[in-house]
Amino acid sequence: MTRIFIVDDHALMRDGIRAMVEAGGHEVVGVSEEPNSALADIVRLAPALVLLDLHLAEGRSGLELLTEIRRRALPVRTLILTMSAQPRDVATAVQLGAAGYLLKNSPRADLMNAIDTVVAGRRYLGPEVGELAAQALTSGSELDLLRLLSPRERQIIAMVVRGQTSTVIGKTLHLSPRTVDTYRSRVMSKVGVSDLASLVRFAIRTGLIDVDGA
Amino acid sequence: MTRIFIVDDHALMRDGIRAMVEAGGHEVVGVSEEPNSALADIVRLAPALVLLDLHLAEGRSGLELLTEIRRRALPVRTLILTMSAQPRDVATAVQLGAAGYLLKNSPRADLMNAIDTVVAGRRYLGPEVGELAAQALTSGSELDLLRLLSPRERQIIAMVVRGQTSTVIGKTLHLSPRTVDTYRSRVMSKVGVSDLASLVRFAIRTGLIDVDGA
DNA sequence: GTTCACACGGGGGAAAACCCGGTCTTTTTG
DNA sequence: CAAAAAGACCGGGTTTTCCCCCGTGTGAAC
Repeated sequence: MTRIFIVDDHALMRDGIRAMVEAGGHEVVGVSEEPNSALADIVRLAPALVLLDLHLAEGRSGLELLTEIRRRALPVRTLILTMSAQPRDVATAVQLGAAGYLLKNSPRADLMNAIDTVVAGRRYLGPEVGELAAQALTSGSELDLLRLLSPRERQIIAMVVRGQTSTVIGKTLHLSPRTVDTYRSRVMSKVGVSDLASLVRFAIRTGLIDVDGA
Repeated sequence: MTRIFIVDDHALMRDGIRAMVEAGGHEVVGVSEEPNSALADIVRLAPALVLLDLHLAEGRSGLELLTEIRRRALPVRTLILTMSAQPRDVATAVQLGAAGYLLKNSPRADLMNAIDTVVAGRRYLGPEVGELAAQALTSGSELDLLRLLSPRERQIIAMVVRGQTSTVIGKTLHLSPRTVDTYRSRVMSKVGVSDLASLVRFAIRTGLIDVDGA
């Protein structure tokens, strides 16, 4: 009988998960659809386990909640339950202290298994997730490269690969266009590309932006 | 009391939807997680309504099932229930005869509303979906834009978005760099972008190249 | 047979990217 | 503490992109 808190922005999915874990003999002490109120509820209700979707509404990421949980060292285990099959998400979540990672299209038995394993203090990665983690390690060079950039560099390069010119970026950031140029050049040298097109593809691969520019 | 068939590759989501529609007084006559067996079941069970997710496992698309249903003129209504907020998906689904389109993060009441509306023979588009449909109409299909380019334009632009400069492209194609410039400009104007970064993202979205540059 | 549309090839010039260099400050480290 | 490393910021000069213009050939429309 585990006290569980669910964070997911899909009402139907919340119902499905709730039905599953209650049928499995656990107690759902609360649900939330966005990270802000979720954090307060988790502190107040003190669940033993949080089931967390990574991609929440309005660009809010479950990773923020994960970061807060870790920063405050809350005595709660976290199990990521998401559709995302991005190696980058797996890597980031695990590094932020997630105890488990399961895809939403997993069979019912896997979820119960994952809950038991995680609550018992061990780590649980879904069958397909191991492969994703492996990818994150092999192509991990790229994710490390992204982490190797300073926040300022990531911020500016995100604007660059969305198509903004140095002049425009400089204006919104109160910088000389030349400074923006320098950031672009240095980042390209850091990540090992030598043209804008390759930089855009790098940004998409690592999740800095997506193909729609968001 | 409507006979409903559910096609969704997420076990948890199937449970959630099933609980919802049964609580709403309908009957779930069957579920399926992939289009192939689903079609046979739908013919056999003759539901009045199919709830269909577009993005199924293994690259199988709910659009294939939708196509089959339409081709055979099966006496069943279809309601798309998906996470996809892509204008292209909305447009394609509606053109393939979907009677309704609802996002999975819609409130419970909307789902019941959509079911009633669709079964009554009318069309139902979720609140956010209307906006998506409008986008699909105004921006048109990006794939059409790609087809609108001449072979030569596609060839050259594929090299451009891989990061090659006009000089290099001109050398391999025995053209003046200026001519390559002209192709780049003309294509950008045709597809409606005004910078290289956006052109690269367009090329990736339409499949001209992939994120790895291949 | 002329007009119209369009793929194709190119030029000139303004703008941007790109590569070299630098100063100043903060953080890390021996 | 002092040295070193890393980050934020900027300028000059070259290359490339980007946007306006131009003409040719081809094929379909009237």
